[in-house]
Amino acid sequence: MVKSKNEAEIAILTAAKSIFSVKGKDGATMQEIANEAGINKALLHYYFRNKDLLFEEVFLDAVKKFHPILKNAIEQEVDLYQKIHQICEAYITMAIDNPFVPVFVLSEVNKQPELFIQKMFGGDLPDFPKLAAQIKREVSLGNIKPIHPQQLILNMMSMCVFPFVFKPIFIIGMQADKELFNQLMLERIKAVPHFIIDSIKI
Amino acid sequence: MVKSKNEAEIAILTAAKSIFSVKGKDGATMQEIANEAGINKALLHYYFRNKDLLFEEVFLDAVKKFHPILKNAIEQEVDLYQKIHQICEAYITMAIDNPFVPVFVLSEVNKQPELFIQKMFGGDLPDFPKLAAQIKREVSLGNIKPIHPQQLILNMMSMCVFPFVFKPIFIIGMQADKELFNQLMLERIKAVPHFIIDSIKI
DNA sequence: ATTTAGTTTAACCGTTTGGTTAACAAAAGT
DNA sequence: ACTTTTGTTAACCAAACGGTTAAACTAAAT
Repeated sequence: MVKSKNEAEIAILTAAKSIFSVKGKDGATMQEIANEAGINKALLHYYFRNKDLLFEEVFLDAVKKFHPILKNAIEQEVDLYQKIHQICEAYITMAIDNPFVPVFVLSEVNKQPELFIQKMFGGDLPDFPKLAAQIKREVSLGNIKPIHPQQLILNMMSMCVFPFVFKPIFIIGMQADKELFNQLMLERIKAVPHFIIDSIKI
Repeated sequence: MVKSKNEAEIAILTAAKSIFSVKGKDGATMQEIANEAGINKALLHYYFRNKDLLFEEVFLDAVKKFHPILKNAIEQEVDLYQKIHQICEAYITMAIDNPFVPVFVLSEVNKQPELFIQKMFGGDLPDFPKLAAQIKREVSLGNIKPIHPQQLILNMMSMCVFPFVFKPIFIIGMQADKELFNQLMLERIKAVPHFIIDSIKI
């Protein structure tokens, strides 16, 4: 069964993405990925020299896509309310389109934080301190209620990302199904910013 | 070097907890745990027959402690605002005292959701639907702003738990340190309920 | 037609890993 | 005193795993 150019490589990346995302880097095996991709295990090593490189490829492929979007949303020079809308939309939309990324990132980042963040952002993290400064300014101008900027940022990030790692528990605990979950996530693109702004507006 | 009764067992559990929590079930090795515990690898299998059982023991030990507290906080028959305070306090306090549990649970639950939740709650999940009903009632009575109960619950859970899995990214991204992080978490016991109530109160 | 370069596979290899065995030491029970 | 139970270890084993090799197949280039 000869595949046309690149077909095997794509099959590998797809399989690896799907398996790494549920089993993690350590839980997945090369054999398993090869099976899922419908190719021989040696071909994995032909295209991607070893497990680490395959993992990095899959991971960076997933992460680098939305990194500029998030960075842009966080650093843009706009009104705070508008910025909250943009950040939430960026994060939630990203997570809807790549639901495995959050659980992926949060599982691995807790194993080797510095190394992982280095690979993920390459010293180019979104400028959270700048966002914190903007919030602080709005508070001192009396435009929003007093709140610690870092708490507000944590709240926002939490509400955007957490549901996607919490999904299995939520579905079982709420006796919901995937369709309802997806619908709720779509609603959250608007609902989360409104919830935040309702809380901080004077 | 003979240890007094139970000493080895405790050393094993402590070591396993610490290693499982950062490396996950698959990333950790029995040898590693034995070394950390300062005992022979065979002794692991003497006390805990195999890796799965050791993991389960460690995990249940961590989880079962606070399960009744959470369940109680969620199902208690009190005023909604009071209940929000209780739930947030229960979750955040638990996470402060056992910071490894959230990352632990969320990493593993996404691998085998049903099985894991079964082991975790044993068919005795907190009654989230009941909480949802209470929220719905308050909305229809006009006591709080209109909001989908499930969204409110997601928001609350997110803000309580997420910071603990997000910690490494937050510390690096915010140029913070562990002390600041811990202080922020203590503040959140009160800050999160206030943030929520500010958002939903009329 | 033959070479050449790229692709794919089966079989193999060395290590690591989870787990076992058998022997030994200490305590407890008689 | 001695037997049994419990705790502990070093050495070992089989399986799984990541990775390699060498050969076969394909298709385009010469």
